[in-house]
Amino acid sequence: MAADRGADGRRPATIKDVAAAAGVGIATVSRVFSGTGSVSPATRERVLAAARGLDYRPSALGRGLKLRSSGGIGLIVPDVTDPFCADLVAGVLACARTFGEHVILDTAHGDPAREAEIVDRLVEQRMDGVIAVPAGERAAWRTAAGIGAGVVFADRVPPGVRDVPAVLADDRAGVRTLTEYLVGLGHRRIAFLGAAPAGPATATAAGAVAEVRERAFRDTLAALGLTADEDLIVAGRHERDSAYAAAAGLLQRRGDVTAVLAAGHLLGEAAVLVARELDLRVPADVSIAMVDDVPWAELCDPPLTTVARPGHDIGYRACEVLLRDRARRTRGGPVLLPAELVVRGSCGPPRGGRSPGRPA
Amino acid sequence: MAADRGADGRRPATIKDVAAAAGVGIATVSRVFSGTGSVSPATRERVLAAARGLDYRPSALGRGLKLRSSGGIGLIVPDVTDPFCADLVAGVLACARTFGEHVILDTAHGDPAREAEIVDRLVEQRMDGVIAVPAGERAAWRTAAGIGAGVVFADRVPPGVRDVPAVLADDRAGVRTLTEYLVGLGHRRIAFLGAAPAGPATATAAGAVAEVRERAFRDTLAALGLTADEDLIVAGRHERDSAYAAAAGLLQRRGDVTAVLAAGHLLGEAAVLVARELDLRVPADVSIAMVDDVPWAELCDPPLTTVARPGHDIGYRACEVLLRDRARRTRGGPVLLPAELVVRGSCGPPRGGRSPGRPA
DNA sequence: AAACATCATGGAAACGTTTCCAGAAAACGC
DNA sequence: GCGTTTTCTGGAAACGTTTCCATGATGTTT
Repeated sequence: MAADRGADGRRPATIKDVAAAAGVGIATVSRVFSGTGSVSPATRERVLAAARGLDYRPSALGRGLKLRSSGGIGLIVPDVTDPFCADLVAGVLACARTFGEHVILDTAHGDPAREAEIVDRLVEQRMDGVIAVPAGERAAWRTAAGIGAGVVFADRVPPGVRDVPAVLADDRAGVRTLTEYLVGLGHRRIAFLGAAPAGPATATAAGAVAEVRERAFRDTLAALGLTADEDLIVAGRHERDSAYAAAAGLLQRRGDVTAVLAAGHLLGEAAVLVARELDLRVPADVSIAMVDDVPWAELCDPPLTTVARPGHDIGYRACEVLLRDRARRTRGGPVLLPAELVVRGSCGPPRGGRSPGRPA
Repeated sequence: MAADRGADGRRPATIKDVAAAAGVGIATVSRVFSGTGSVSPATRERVLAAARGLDYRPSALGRGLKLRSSGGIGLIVPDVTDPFCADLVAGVLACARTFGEHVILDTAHGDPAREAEIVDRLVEQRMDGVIAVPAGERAAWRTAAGIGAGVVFADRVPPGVRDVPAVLADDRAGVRTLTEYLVGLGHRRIAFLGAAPAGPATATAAGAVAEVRERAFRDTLAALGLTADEDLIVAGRHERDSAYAAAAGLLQRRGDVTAVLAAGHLLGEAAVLVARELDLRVPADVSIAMVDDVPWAELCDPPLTTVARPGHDIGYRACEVLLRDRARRTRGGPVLLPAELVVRGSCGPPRGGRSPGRPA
């Protein structure tokens, strides 16, 4: 039959070709490859040999159609280029591999519309599940979650969504730790360089994260009996130019701040750059600490004190939750992973006496 | 028919359900969704309405089976966590999106066996094509390239493979530029911190890249009438510990080097760290330049002079070559993308007179 | 040796599409 | 108005699997 199949033939060999070549039924070939049912060793060997000869690869499409699932998971992140996201992706990949599932990756760049498109596509692909670092609002995910496959959020959750499992870093604790650390060093005029929501919609997942961090900062100060100076709490969009502008504005306006807590690596980067620009020595003139332990934190001079959010673990766990704990998925609240303080050289005791407005 | 289909019904609606609901044949529904053939506006509207009511999403598996392709591409990189790879991935994603194809991503971590496994999986998935930053040797890709879908290499090529299209950075020119730049500043004792192949097999793609860079260094010196000091050409594996050891060995042994050319960002990182450790001022005591313009290069103090390899563009072009130029794919040699010199503050004129062996 | 469980096997019916083919209806030129 | 094209439509046959079911061949128990 079909002489144009297999090996270097035009079209790839199918299970039928293998069956014919081995002189068995297609059901038997299927059993050999899917491992189910029982086949005599002799037959199995014959089938395997035939398959080898024809260079047969079972088609995931055929199988997927029958099984009604593609055996893969979808992963949506804002941006692969961000070191935290990259870590997270690596974590998902590592876990997916242990389950033998493949991963379709796409980036939404914080755009809810784009995110919705991607979800649509994933649904069409009949993925076994979706892991997302969500951009969009609640509504978009309502519908998506309804569709067959499961959804797990990683790193953040659209505000108002409660019935979808999630794996998050303990941001609140992270910022608290950092704040306590700075206060412990003696700082009193600590600036908080936060992230403003990108668009007009304040109901984004990213916005919620920013809010949590800012609130954690305020709460921690309050708990320590200090009152936050509103003028020292500024927000730049999580974007290079905007972050830089915010940091520059802050440090020029208030020469008396002794420490800056940056709520994200782009903001931290801005702080470092601005400090260098203004000839402020770190940590002699200002201490700088930031959320996100990106690689450059260690290469900075001085190396930056940070709070490390476990991107890899978040990705890994999210994938586990999706694939392993399908059953008990909805139980309990989100999984919280600890954020760890990494002390390096960028923070020291405050040097009293920088007069307000000293740098021009 | 099938009351348990569609909307919030158990199983997702199929084309048949839509056809029934709209009172048309399934062929008509198919035509409406695939855009082929012609349907009267009235019928189209009726079908669309029915589909909306049932929340119908065409199954990519069914279509894929029929069309014998999944409409997606596979992407294999060594490690998403590497900034260059991340850029490359972003480039592929950006291009794939314009073609409406999705991307299955996996990481081989430089392990040819793992790479082969991934390729197998991608073949099973009947991907439209594969883009790879290859780890493995020629043999593994021989077979893979034979299988239906096309393969395009990005960033590097397994030695000995000539008949597979590729998109590469012009490494030779990059290293030449950097070398000429250093020589132009007056340096004569320039160390080359290169990458040694990871395993015993020297026939890996990564090994070939390392070789090209080292040769480019030598050739450039020769072209400028200088002779390379073999003692100053060292190699660390592209891995943190090994790179650090190599850099430390070099700078301790030869206090007379005035410039270090690092052939990759991990090697550059090592150079920076070692220089700091040995209290060498950059660029006053040593100039440092490196291949790969990673984000931290700008945040270093002083910011590092680098050669930027266009990761994003490489990914984008590779994807274009795969999807657009299917026809004329094999024509001509690999596509070479220019690498650009980014001058920052880490290189200056040599300071004559550092006595050999000065730092302990 | 009869009755029975077990194993190995093949046929055939899904699974959800696309597409060829042919027929019906509508538009057209005279 | 009648052939003739053109547009629209539905039936049915793939596409490559898995799996239910039936069947014949073993092996096991009395």
